[in-house]
Amino acid sequence: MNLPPLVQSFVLHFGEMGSRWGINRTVGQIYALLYVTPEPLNADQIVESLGISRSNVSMSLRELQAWNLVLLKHLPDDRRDFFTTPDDVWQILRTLAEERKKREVDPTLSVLREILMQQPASDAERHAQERMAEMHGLIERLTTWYDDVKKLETDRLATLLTLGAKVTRLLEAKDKIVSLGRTKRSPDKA
Amino acid sequence: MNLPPLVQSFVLHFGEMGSRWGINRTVGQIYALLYVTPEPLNADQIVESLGISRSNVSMSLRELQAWNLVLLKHLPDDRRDFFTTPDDVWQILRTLAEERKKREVDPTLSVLREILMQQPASDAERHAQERMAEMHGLIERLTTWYDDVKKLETDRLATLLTLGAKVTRLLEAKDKIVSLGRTKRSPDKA
DNA sequence: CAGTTATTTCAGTAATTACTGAAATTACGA
DNA sequence: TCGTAATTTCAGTAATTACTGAAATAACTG
Repeated sequence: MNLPPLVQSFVLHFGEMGSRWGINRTVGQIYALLYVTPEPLNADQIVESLGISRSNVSMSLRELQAWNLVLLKHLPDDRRDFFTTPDDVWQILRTLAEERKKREVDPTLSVLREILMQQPASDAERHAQERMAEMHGLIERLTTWYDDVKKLETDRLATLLTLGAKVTRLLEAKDKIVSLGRTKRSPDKA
Repeated sequence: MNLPPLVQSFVLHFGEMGSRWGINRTVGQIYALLYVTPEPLNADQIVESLGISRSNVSMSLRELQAWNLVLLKHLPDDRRDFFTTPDDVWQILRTLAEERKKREVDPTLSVLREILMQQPASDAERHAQERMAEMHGLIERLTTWYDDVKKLETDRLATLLTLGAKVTRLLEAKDKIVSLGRTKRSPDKA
């Protein structure tokens, strides 16, 4: 690996994080490299920078494309493929969320639904279904929320985050006041 | 594996999902089994149900305990360990979020901060630092929001989710009205 | 304390996943 | 059309991760 030290630390860290998810080390490293590099890179430049085989780069780029995490660019009079990541980190976050949902949440929801359709044949199955219904309910609530939020553009989403916290605090304050009237002992300050 | 068919589907699915994360198949299966079973189970019951070795169960349970995803129970006059999951799915979600943050987000934040402290030695490094600063900013915003939200109790959190969506819609409506006054061509309905 | 049961550890092996180099395919350009 | 550069595929191998059985340890009981 042949990179400016500061970039190298970042790339190595992403490699580690990658293997902590399903993503493998190389994929993580390539992504990190593309993320911090100003211009798009071609496959051979990646080979060079990370010291891995050409075929590995090819497969890893394909993986990143499957995740929609990478942009394919073409320079004039050059038929090689060049790759970058989107500039907007919020957009990256959205893509990541969307892809993870597609791969992890949606299949789970559909398995749950399928099981919940079936007739329980014992107490054990009846109880299991109840538990799965709870899980299903939770996931549905979360995805409904997510579907609402995901359409927001970058600056709007940022606003919502700050706002979300404020709403929370407001709810707490309201609740405190209400409980003052309800409880026997009045609570201490703060 | 010797389980009611309906439970088995669930357990197998969680096994698959497990290996899609860092979590391995067995850990996922054990968790799923504990989740849908009404009473706590001991290690031998898990061995029996999933058809895996005693030692594998021991190691996997240790892993689940490290994730705080499992509760250790003791029955009177029985010195074996029994395991369950918490009843409240929202609590489970919170634990999961907390642990993933601890393992994935916090280390990344600290790597980023460390790199951002350093003096860039080239244009490449300078640009890389800018990109890392963007990522750092995003993560900080998200964790601030998360820190606010995570303290909420179950019902409060549920409320916030529904509310969050409403706030979003409100923002959109406001924006539409404002833009009506600003733009040259008035936008179509809906 | 010796005996019994429960649990953990760990070296060895099995299974899976990652990576490579060589060959095949694709996409041009002359 | 042939030749060349870019990319992909894939069989084989390396590296990693998961799992087992046997042995060790821990925790109790009489």
